[in-house]
Amino acid sequence: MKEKKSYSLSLANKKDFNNINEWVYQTLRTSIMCGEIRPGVALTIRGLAEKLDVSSMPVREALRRLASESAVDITDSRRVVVPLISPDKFKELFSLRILLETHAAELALPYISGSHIEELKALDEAVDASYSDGNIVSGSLANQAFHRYIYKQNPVQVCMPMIESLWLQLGPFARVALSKIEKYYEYDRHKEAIDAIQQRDAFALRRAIEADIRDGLSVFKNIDKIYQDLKSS
Amino acid sequence: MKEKKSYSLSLANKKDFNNINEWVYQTLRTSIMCGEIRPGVALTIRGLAEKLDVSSMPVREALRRLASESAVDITDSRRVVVPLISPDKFKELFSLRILLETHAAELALPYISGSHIEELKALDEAVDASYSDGNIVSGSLANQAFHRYIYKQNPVQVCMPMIESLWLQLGPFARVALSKIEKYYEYDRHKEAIDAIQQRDAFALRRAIEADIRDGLSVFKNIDKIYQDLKSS
DNA sequence: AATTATATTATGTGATCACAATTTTAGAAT
DNA sequence: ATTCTAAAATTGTGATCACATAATATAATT
Repeated sequence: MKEKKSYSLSLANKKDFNNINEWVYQTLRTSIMCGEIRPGVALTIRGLAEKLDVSSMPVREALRRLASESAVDITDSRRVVVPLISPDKFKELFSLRILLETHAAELALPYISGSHIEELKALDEAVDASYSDGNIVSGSLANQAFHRYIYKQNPVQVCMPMIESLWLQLGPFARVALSKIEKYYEYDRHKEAIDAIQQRDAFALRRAIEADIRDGLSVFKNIDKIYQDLKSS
Repeated sequence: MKEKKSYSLSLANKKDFNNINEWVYQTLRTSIMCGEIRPGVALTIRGLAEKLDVSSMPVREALRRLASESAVDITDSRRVVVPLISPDKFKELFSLRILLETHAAELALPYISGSHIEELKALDEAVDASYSDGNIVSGSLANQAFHRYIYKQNPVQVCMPMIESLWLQLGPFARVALSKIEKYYEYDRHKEAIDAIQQRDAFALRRAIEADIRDGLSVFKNIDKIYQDLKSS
């Protein structure tokens, strides 16, 4: 058996899920989202199965599910790989984030009440706390939790899976790119979003969400150079 | 063995695909899209496997993939069902179609050249031919082919899987709903879209696509009543 | 006759296995 | 040293099986 680089794969206890395949899926998903699995390296079913101490079956199902969310690529030779996306695609993913998330926020607004706003403030504080700790990964996850909490209030859920897919596609590249950037500041427009919600101002909410996403993109200024470096490595 | 209602499942030869699971997926997908599988009836792995003359494995993978595209629901008791979507959700799916497809069309425009326009005209004629034959299913598929051909010209492909997912979610309900409508006229704005493309007018193209989708929605006027009928049956 | 309790059948899930295709390694030839 | 070739190891795929759970049918009770 060959020695392999070990990326920690842990989430919650396997027993907490009624299906093992669901647990495997969630574990791999967060692992990809957080950039623990580097773009380009091939994932093998047996390898993951052994690492997670399950049979190959749940791994296969999880990988196919991730493939249909564009989180992994299945090449012609049937190898599974976390793709390294091009700068063009990266920017397009951000365009779609703006398109879908402003839409989702506006539709969710009528369903957000006082108690939800308290929760949003708490979630926003969690974001700030993570970033001031310098923890990029948990900050990013907390940021997603903030956004998700808004959109989820809409009882008609069609956007959310698509938005999740966008986040998932952006995750790996964003993570490796951020590690190349020596220093950056993480702004967010969560306060403005909360204000807009409290004043029930749909347009202001859209603006806040859009600005928040744009700020997120602006961190990746020299993205083309980063991409070239990553591709050659 | 109990007698079961038989819906024809056929697409292309199983051998034409390098993977059986891919063939199973495509077969089930078109079957759902065309409304051959009625919303609400439970799909069993073994049942489909027997009907398609494959083992349960490729069926399982196909069903999970369809579930992650929201084409089927997996209930708490792990039954797989084509969902009957609510009128609100139906309308929201159309909103998202407009949002994503106008965006996709605009981004694709710079990549559409003369030869593509000839192909588009041919595809449009195929749509008209199907509808004048009164063949709703092939007309709908031809219509999708027309739209897909436009969006696909963009080398950066991120929208297309999402749009396909929207079409897939709309398919079953649209099909059963159409069968309840005694007579309707199928307008389309494909000529206007082609004109806009030839004049390289992005805004006009957006308008044509949006109008085309809205026309499609307008067919379902009494959608709430149809939904009530379907739910009780 | 309706309802509850029990037994039986179906069904989804995860594991294991054989086989073909791919990848990797090792060796040979230039 | 480099390139090409053959052998070995690895890997994805599809099939089959055991087991637990859910759905259905049957029997019993009121």
